[in-house]
Amino acid sequence: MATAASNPYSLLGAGALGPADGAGMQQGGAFRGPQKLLQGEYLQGGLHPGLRDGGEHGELGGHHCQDHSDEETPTSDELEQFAKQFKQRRIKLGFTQADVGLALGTLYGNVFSQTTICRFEALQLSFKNMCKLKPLLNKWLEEADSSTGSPTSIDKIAAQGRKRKKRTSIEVSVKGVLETHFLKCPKPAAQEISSLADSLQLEKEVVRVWFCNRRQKEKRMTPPGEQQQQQQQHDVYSHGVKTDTACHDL
DNA sequence: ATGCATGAGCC
DNA sequence: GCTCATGCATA
Repeated sequence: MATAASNPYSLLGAGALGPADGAGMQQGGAFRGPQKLLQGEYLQGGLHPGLRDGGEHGELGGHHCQDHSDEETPTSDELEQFAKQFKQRRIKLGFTQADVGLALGTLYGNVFSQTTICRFEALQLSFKNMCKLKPLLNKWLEEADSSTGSPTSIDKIAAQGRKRKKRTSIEVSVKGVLETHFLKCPKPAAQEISSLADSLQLEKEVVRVWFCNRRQKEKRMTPPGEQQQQQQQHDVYSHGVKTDTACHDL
């Protein structure tokens, strides 16, 4: 599928939003078909939300409370449903992803970038992250469609002056090599990263970050491998007990 | 829409 | 140094 055709929008750095431009044009094309997602699980730090849990639970602190007033841990399906709806409503109302992110800031104090909104809609965040953002976006949605024509004030956030490293573009061939290594060993040791970086003519830091991002990608609700129809096996790699996959190859 | 990057916590 | 949430910059 075409990942992205040609995006004619020229964004500014700090996410400056135009008056009403490109309301619905930024989702021009790239779209993943309706796929069934069957979230595996991940235990990070010991907590993990019950995915397909229609029941009531969700306390992960130590207290026990039976009354669930309003919030419950949504299931993967619910999140998928919501994300879909959200996107439709948003477009219908004529807002860009950037608009929403900014609105969240003016409404609740949490500003988000176009990127985050986009990833939410595409389910490209971790399950936990999705759960956290859902309430906020839900509130915005209510606000947005209830207020028929409120002249929402648009704020301009001050740009930050941070020296950010220029994004290094890794060649496709090199990416292929990295990908291969990742499949063999998703978590290479520091030394291994060094030698790998050396042979690929890349900075060690770049390689290290690449692996970090690659791992993170693996944990999203919508994994890279676009099909996951009826896979029942959980856990992609190191999991449960100390199944340390020692990968030494030097 | 997505790739590479930053930074806060945790160990 | 890793994970995790998040975003600038770019394709």
